[in-house]
Amino acid sequence: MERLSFLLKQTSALVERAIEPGLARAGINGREFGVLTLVDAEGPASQQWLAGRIGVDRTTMVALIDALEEKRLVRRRRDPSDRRAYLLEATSAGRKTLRNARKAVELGEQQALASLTATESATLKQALQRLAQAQPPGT
Amino acid sequence: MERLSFLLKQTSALVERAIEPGLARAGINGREFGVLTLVDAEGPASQQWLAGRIGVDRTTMVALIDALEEKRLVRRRRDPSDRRAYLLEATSAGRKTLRNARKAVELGEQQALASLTATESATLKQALQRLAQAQPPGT
DNA sequence: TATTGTTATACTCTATAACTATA
DNA sequence: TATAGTTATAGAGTATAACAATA
Repeated sequence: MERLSFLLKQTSALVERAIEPGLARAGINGREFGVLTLVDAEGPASQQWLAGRIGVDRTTMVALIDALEEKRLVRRRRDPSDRRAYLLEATSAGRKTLRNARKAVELGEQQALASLTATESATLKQALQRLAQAQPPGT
Repeated sequence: MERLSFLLKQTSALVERAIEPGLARAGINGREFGVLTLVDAEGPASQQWLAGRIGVDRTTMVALIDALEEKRLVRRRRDPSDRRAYLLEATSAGRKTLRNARKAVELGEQQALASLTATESATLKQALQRLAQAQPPGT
């Protein structure tokens, strides 16, 4: 029996490799896909809140948002109620990119899991979701 | 439904965090545990072969083996049949460390999976193993 | 000529400390 | 005084290029 920790790391890398080319065609990378998804689903939000959600420092979030803003996928608006903070939101181009990226990711994930039966694949997802729910978000 | 790629990355990090303290008590880190496991199970082996197995460059392997050798956990012997290469092998201290580390890892993994039922946990491992077997090693 | 291990070096990713503007 | 965002900088981890010893 191979170590669970190895298998998880390996599988995570496997799925990421399967997804990357599709995301690249959509014009973003995995990290940006994560941020864009979060901004679209739970925004408008501050950089610090986003940083907390994905578990990176707020200083790391700066360059990440810089890149997304330069591609016109997110917009920085000042929060009127606290002019130190931004309210980040997805642009319409950002939402369009997100739709394309999501399709690419779904396809990549399917390919990566191709050697599993439908039942195995579903059970895998269920177990991972159970574990994620048992953890506080952003960890 | 959260994205599978996110869940995998998150869970991998979760398990790694659960394991790290135990490994640290044994005197090694996750990467070293991987190399030591491989040397013990499939050695004696060359640095380049090991590098290929865990998917890093041979230049990266140098410092990794340096650290393990400095702790007297592995030994570099010249390969008599090819004096450019080493035959790396675990020392008895290395095997002892490995036994301790393995216990710590098993405990950490159990803790990380504590919120799953025994069935879920077993199915998770099975699915991950199926995926790993479908992939060439060292990827 | 090719290959193993090695070093120097550069690149990426990340966080810590210190700054600014606001609160 | 404290906080959001920013910058400079330093540390980890990694790979590429070039070298010595050996094949």
